[in-house]
Amino acid sequence: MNHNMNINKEKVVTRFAPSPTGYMHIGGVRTALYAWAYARKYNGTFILRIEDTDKDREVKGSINHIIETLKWLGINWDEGPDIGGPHMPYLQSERLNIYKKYANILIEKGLAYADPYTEEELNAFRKKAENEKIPFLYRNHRPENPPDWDGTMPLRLKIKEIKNTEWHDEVRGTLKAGPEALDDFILIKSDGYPTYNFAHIIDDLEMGVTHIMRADEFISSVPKFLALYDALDIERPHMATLPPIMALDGKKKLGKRDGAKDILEYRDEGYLPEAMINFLAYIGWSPEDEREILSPKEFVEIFDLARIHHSGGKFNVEKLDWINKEHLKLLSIDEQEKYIRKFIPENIKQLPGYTDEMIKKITPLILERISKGSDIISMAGNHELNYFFEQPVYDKNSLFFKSSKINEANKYELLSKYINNVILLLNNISDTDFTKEKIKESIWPYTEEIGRGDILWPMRYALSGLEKSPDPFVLSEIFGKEETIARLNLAIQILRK
RNA sequence: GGCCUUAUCGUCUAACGGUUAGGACAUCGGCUUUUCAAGCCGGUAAUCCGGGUUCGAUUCCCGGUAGGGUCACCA
Repeated sequence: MNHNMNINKEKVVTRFAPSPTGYMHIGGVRTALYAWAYARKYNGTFILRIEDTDKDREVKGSINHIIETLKWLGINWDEGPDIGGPHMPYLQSERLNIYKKYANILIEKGLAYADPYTEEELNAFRKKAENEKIPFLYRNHRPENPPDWDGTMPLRLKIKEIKNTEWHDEVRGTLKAGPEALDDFILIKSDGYPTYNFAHIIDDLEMGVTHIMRADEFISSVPKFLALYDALDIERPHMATLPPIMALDGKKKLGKRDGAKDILEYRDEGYLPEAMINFLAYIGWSPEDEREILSPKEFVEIFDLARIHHSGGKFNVEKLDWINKEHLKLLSIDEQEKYIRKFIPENIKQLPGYTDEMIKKITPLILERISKGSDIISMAGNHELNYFFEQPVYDKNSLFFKSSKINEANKYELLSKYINNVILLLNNISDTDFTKEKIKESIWPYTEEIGRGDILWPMRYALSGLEKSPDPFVLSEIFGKEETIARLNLAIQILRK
């Protein structure tokens, strides 16, 4: 058989293997995204596997939360704990017999042995190394005649050759490590569960994983992994190291302690999943061209391991906000309406003026006022949306333009006269012609005559009750002739009170 | 402390020895203008430092410096 052909035909299998220790933050999601994108690009298989071998750190409900997060983002898997697959089960805690099988192979080969030390003894060794300012290495204390492994003690891999290690990384190229990176690490803990170091290698082998993507904190463990592949005499998968994601303030790697948020919080604040994907894709990878906005589909098409960055990037919310806005613009009208509806709070939905027709009309207006992802939430919270659905409440002095020249004693009367004249002009427009262009056309000469501020400010304020809002022509068209005139008439009533 | 790894505008980045070092976000200015947005146009702003290799270094090599990682019965 042609060897090269065989390599080219290799089916890509990637996996995302989180531990159920809580919510998912930026870093974890990005790892999932790249592994998923790579599998999808090459029509491969993407596996979701849960690494629940640390019972102490496990957080109840995490698995569902992880699944919910991935589903929101549109990162779908072909095999996983919820849907099963040819390599079931996909929870490591249910695969203990598999790990034991491989552990026994290693014991038989003389490449694994029981660790007889107590916690205190081990800590003393560690302390001593620390005081001497040398790295702690268990193999310096390797017991001469270890007892038979009965499952109550940890099982360690016996590193047979202490040497420099060199390997190929799909992103970083040639990586190397000194001999102190090699140590007799624990395969199976005294509680019977395997360590990550052992379990992931066995599972990747069993599940046929071809490409492993993980963050760079694992680089220093790779020599140990390679020693285990060799001990088991199995083929190494391709490895791709992902750059770290740093917190924006400070230089530390972004973690939950640094305020890395649950990704689902972004969903709840109004960020779109495709914006999140776009944003995450660009922390740690960039395309050949200068495109900034990509759909998930486009991302999958052009994603490439070779263009993953070497150095870490910072999480920059301002960029995410911009990307989110760009994706909001790309939505169809229907999707935009759906988005607006989703974030309008229940109390507003109860208002008499809340209709499908009104939502349709105001959607573009609201969208252009959103700059941050969470703006839709704060606009609703600040009552900046209510006036579309109900007559605003305000005080008569608010109707005066800040730099208005109306100072006369009869200023209320004067202003109500202006507004009344506006009403007269509006009445001349037929119902079917009541567009913002026509409205502007008919009122404009009058605003020139009196002063724009003194006509347009009160008009806009009467319609919206807000200092900042869309212009009065746009609002008039949205409300329609009848409602517009009603609101202006109410302003006159208020002025005359 | 050992080992590993990284280094371009404030931020995310492009450049695979030869560019006026490009783009995006942010910022600043202008246009528009009835407020707020949006939109359009434009500006400021970067190769960590020091050696080498080369006709020529952001790019290759070495050394420093700085950041990050790791040295768990966590992943």
